[in-house]
Amino acid sequence: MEPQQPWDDSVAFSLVRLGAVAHRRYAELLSDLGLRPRQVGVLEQLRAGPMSQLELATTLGVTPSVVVDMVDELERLEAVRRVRDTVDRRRSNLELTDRGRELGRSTREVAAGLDEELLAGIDPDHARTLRAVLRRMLPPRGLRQEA
Amino acid sequence: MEPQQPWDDSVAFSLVRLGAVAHRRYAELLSDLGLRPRQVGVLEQLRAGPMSQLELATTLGVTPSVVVDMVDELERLEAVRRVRDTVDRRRSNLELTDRGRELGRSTREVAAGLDEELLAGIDPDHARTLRAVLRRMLPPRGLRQEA
DNA sequence: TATTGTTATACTCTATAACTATA
DNA sequence: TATAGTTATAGAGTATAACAATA
Repeated sequence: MEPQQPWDDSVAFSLVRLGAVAHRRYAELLSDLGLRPRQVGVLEQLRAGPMSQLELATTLGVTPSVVVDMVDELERLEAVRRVRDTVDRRRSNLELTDRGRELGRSTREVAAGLDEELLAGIDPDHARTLRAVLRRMLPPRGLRQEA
Repeated sequence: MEPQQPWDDSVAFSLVRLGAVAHRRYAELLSDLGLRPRQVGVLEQLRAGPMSQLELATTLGVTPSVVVDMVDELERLEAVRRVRDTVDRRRSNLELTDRGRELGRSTREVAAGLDEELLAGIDPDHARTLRAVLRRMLPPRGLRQEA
């Protein structure tokens, strides 16, 4: 009959709750830009260069129909262009527009500001450790963790 | 034109993604017990003693109708009992059953196991720092962060 | 036949509003 | 009138399945 830990001692619980807090706050801050959190992933992935919708779906770990919606919205914002592949005309190659790159920069500023909010009152040395450990724990993008 | 950070350098991003990973995995592990992640919060809160549904809603930061659903499910599992308050007959005081306490113990074992999974390959010293920092960053339960 | 993107549909989670029974 | 709990409904977010165009 060992004394049971209080539930905030669990890293898993803390991550779930903090993740939700960060997501909610991030969504709030992004809404000024007309963006949703999930669309930031698209802007980030396209920074390296054009990509088909299916490649994007795999990389982001979402289903293709979700990509359709995300890209529809980003096209409405003129942040992304669908360019029909001339060789394989089934493919849409997604390109970042200048506006898209600008929005991307803004999202990174928003994220940096949110980091400051979240880390206010945290010892800088501990914050550095946190960054490193979190990155270490993150599974590489695109490897869907299926059941 | 400062070099922009890669997006995994953001603590906010990392927390959002890791939170989602932890939530998905936790849900998976809990399904063996017939539980969903959100119900663990109920079991945890009731450990200290009975509570009305409205108090629970405030503490968990969810809307009262959500509590109704959660408690319905937990009652079906015979983990929780609704006991009509004899003084104010509008109130349902929620009590943990023996089965509920047992399920609670199981969820804490599951969480501990998940912690091991998540922290595999992390230096124990860093893991300790992580625990402390995450707890520090967590807003106290029940104080809804409204817009 | 297989693949890319799309549409239609459904399921989960959560919120709001209207309702009931008590106070 | 106000409050505790409930029900009905709606809105995100994501998934699956069927479909059209192209390979």
